[in-house]
Amino acid sequence: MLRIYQRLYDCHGPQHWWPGDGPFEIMVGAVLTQNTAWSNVERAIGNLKAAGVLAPRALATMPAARLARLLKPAGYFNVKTRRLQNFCRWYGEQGGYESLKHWPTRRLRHALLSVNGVGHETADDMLLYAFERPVFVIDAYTRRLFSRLGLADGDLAYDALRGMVEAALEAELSRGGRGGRPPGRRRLVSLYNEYHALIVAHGKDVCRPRPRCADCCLADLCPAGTVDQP
DNA sequence: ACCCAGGGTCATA
DNA sequence: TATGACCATGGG
Repeated sequence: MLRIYQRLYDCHGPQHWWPGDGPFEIMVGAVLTQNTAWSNVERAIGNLKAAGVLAPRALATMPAARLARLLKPAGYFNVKTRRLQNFCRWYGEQGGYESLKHWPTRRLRHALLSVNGVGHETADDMLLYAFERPVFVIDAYTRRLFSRLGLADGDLAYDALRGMVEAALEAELSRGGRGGRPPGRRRLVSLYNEYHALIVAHGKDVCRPRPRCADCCLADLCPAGTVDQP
């Protein structure tokens, strides 16, 4: 797993995720980017900023019709209006970031998942990128990549796949580190952060749904027959 | 014209 | 548990 990471890093370079000004903006982005290109999300966030409503209270209480207009460029604007307001109401009820940041990761994930509109990936985006918890985010790109490399069954349940990847990376870091010592939290957070960003960059670049990985920088690691030949 | 994007929910069997 | 329909804009 670490070998794959190194290859992706050498191939695509540092990615500097997550674009967003502070934890709350990151969480808003996590909801808006559901099945949506990030460039479209940036426009919607720009609209929210320009309107001066990029804050939990303002988003939670503003008229849905107005919010929907601002979210239009992000697509699914009616669905996302409902989801974002659900989330912001919950966020305010729990006392905001200053309160939530003290919660243990398991409890925080469970609570996030209880919000209608926040699923596994969105919750884990928030946990990793906003709360800096050591959580490996699984998305469609990740499934596709590890599946094509023959490292994981592509249709494993979300938490099963996440647990597998986390366990593998922790084990490899322990073996690599002096004295077989387990990796620290900050080390894991920065690795998971950059790894997920690299997988997305790689997915956008060459590792598309239709396999045409002829000049993919991981092509030599794929089992024969899983990628198109040049 | 077609494919795809940093998913999730709900109804149905 | 496991499918399928649905949501909607914008870039290549």
